[in-house]
Amino acid sequence: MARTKKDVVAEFRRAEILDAAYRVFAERGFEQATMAEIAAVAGVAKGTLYLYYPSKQDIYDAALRQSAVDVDALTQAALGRARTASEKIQAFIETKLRYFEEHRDFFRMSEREFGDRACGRGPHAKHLDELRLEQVKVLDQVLQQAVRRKAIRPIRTEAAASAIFDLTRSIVMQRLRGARKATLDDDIGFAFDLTWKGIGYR
Amino acid sequence: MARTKKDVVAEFRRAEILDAAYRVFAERGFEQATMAEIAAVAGVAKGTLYLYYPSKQDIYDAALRQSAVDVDALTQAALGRARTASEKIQAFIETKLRYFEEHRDFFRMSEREFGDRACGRGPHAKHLDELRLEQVKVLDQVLQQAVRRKAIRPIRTEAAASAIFDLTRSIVMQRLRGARKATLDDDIGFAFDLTWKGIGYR
Amino acid sequence: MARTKKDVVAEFRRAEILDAAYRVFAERGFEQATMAEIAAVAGVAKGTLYLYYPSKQDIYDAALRQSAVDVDALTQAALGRARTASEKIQAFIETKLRYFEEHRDFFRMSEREFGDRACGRGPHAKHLDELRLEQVKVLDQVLQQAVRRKAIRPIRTEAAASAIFDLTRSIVMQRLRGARKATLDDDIGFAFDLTWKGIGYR
Amino acid sequence: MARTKKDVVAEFRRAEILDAAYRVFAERGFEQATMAEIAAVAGVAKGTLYLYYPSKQDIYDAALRQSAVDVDALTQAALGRARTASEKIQAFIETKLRYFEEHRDFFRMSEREFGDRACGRGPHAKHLDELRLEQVKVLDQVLQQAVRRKAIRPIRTEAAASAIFDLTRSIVMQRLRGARKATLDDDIGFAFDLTWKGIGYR
DNA sequence: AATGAATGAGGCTTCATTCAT
DNA sequence: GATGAATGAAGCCTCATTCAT
Repeated sequence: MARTKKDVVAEFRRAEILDAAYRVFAERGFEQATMAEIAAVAGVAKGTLYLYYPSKQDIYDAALRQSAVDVDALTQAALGRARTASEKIQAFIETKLRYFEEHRDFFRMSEREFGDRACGRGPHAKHLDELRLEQVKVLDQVLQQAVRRKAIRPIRTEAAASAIFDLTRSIVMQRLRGARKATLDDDIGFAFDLTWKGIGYR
Repeated sequence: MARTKKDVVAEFRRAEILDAAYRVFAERGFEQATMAEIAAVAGVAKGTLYLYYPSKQDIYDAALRQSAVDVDALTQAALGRARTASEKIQAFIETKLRYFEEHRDFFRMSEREFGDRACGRGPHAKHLDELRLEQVKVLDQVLQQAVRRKAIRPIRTEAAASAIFDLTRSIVMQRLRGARKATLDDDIGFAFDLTWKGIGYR
Repeated sequence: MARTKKDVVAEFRRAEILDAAYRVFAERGFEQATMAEIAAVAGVAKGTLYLYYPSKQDIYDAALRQSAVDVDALTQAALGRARTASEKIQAFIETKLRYFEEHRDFFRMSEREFGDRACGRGPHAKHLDELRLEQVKVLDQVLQQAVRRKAIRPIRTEAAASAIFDLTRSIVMQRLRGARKATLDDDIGFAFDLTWKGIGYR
Repeated sequence: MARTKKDVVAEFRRAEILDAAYRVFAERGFEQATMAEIAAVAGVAKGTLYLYYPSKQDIYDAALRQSAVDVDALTQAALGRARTASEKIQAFIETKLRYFEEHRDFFRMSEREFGDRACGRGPHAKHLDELRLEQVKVLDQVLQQAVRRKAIRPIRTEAAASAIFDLTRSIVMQRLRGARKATLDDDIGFAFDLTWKGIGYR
């Protein structure tokens, strides 16, 4: 169809802009990022950005949400394929580590955002928070079931789910920092091992 | 001495300003915070801020560093008092949870900063990073010694130290969010238990 | 002829655009009106406007002039049909009141324009001014003749012509405002009566 | 008092800015006027404008209202001093003509505004409208009383009040245009004569 | 001929910093 | 030492106009 062609171009532009926005927001943060730079990176004029998104904030939100939804979907899928609790936890850790290894800009953006929102106040991106909650909740359910089946100790599952979530973030951040020399697989194994066994003997 | 009196007043002003800055930066983040608001909260005129600090960035850095140094000193002291590895780890967790319970503004500021710096690039506050490293290093040494003494399993101690550090952050953040209904002592116990034993049986 | 057909279509488009422009300019004023809105109201694409008029300013001028010419022609015709001075003055008032009753958008546009041009400086629409002068001049001639024929008092005719012109505007504006509950005929009668007899006894 | 000095300077600045704003708004109209130009004319930096007024719109409103209030006060005072109806009407016309002779910029601004608001829609300056109503109302009361006392014919007083108001505007505008060679006193006389006696004999 | 995506100049506003008092 | 009025650079966003399709 004639329509389709235009739509394709338009979608392409939207994606280009979003991609540029990722990079700039990840590099500079929301406030320091300028529409001028995003436009330059996207290879379009400033005004063009506004043909695709109504405001800087909206680009930011869209950029953030896009990957948040992606990673969430991947995680859910991976958990679905895993059978036992330990497999599921491993799948969770692995999925996120692999995803962020490929999408560093998104990780940087969301870390900033978590920081910015520092405990829930930030003005933007409720969705990020919701998606975090979503992920924690999924993990929580995995843990609850595992407790019922005596696969793991009877612990405060929601708190533990958060801990696993943040441990994963912690490892990604160290990898991004370059502080981690281990292979990705080693880090996955390490994170799971630590989670599952703790650090103490027995 | 005449000098001393002035110095005392000057120090007092610096502290007042820093205290105001904390609150404002924690509430708004670096970019959204304005010198006008800091001055208002501090009860001085805008120009006065520049008599004590050369720039907004410097106030920010000073505010950040002050507490980072405080919490570091407290942590080191607490670790010094503890004897066994498990006591030391517990002391680490407890010190930080208690400190941040009292200094929420500092926690917010540093979370933002970690996010902002997203993996080491930020322009500000190298010191925060150094202090983080310092804390992780101290923990690392505790763990290394514990491994040598067979108090804990032979694990990658530095990675584990980071994990403990971030687990602690994770819990503080949830407490700030109000998502945590447990008492502070319960959370300390939970964090240590999780760290020490992991979530698996045995 | 093949040509004629195209011309007809083209003329039709021009008229459609002008009509849309009226409404938008009257509603929003020159600066607040956007080419986008005019295009939308006209039911064409933005680019199309530029096929028929070289610029926003030109559309504005054309819109303004169109009706100005119309009203002028109507006025002249009406004055031509009237015989005595009092009939002519009445015809003048009546023609304009009736015309603007039907073409409120034009009245609004020209009021804005008179205001904008505030005393002759505005960058647009010299023509409006010329047409105003034209109308005042015609009235002036009516009054001059009437003075010569002793139909009216010997007064400064040009100033009186302006006064009659503006009294008419004044009444139209009040009608548009809805402040006037009188019928159109009453208002015509009132305006003429006031002009002719003044407010004093005798 | 120490305070007074600053206050005086501040008031002076406000007045300077308002004065510059008058000129620029009168010259260009609201939309075409730029803060940059107002600042330049006022001899201050752009940012300084915002120390005295919160926005462009507010400067505009303040400029408009200031003189509107002035002229209203003058008019009321003049009417108060006059005794008979004819004196009052003459006083009304004279006050406004004299005021606007001195404050051409205000007249231009308000003409634009009347135009812009074209029949009550404009987004700004309700006050101008209210002040117009106020003036018309005062005149209306003068006329009503005159009718009761048989000083003038029994006419629709409110409509006549509007007519006098607009006749005055009409003459001011012609004077500003330079189209009027008569002296101010002649114009005052002319306007009153026309109002009082109309143009017809007897 | 018609379209509408793309452009980029230009406007309002904010705010860190300076400096005369 | 303290003040806060003044500055002006810089950012977001709008919209008239162009031009490839």
